[in-house]
Amino acid sequence: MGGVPELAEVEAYRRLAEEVVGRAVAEVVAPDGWYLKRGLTAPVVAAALAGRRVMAARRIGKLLLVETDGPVLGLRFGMSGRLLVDGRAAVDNLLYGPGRELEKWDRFALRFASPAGGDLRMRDPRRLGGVELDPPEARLGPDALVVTPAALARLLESGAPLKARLMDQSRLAGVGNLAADEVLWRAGLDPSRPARSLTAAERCRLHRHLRATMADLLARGGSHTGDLMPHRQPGGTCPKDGTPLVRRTVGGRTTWSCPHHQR
DNA sequence: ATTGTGGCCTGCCCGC
DNA sequence: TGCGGGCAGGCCACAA
Repeated sequence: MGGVPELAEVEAYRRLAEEVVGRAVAEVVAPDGWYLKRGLTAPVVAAALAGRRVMAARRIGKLLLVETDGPVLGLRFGMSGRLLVDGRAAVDNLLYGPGRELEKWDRFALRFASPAGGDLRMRDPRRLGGVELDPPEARLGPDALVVTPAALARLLESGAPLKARLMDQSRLAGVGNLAADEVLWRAGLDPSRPARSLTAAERCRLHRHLRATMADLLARGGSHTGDLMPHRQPGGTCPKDGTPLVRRTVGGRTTWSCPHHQR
């Protein structure tokens, strides 16, 4: 496991976080003020969570929600953030992360009271993730694992590139750059197609491949386990038909696709 | 309102 | 061997 923190990785983090359900917060460690978002400060988050008990661990897209009997703690992992519980990680290493482990990369932690003890830590070398209290969940679209055909059809009512639309977290939550390329490659759709140019049959095909791909990446253990991934590099060829892959920028992101079968 | 762009952040890799 | 530039991508502020 270990691509970038997309839906598959964050779901693994969520399962790990479930191990702290029932524990009470003894101490909040927030050494990096920059990591606290939306005006949150170390004293505020410490006061809000001290003594609170963890009730559940939920996930919407790439956002991990740690519910307490007080506020909800929202954790975002950027592209290099990982979760550690009692010193153990759900993900060994991330694709674009360092190969080392340094405690100086711990940006935020909850330490739990005895008898359970232990801690929950966010380790993020590049500091692109962040922590917030009571994150506005309504700003996220439906989770990509469970999105309905009707909801997908609605978010495709746009002239924006198909890929940009799939990656817009406010409309569909959980699809990152690697998963987007994999989904569109499997579905045989050109990432730069205007979203609303899809026919009904293509929308149906996209929906099927979207949910299946997200479930597949989750089962395989990460956003980097797609069939396209090993070929997503200079000189790479399409594993379906052998056509040289094309690299370009779509929706502001590096995009690899097959010019032959993705139409 | 919608869509596109740039910058944040840091570690790694390549070429000199 | 060291150094600098380019690159990776989730997310947000900002511009058009």
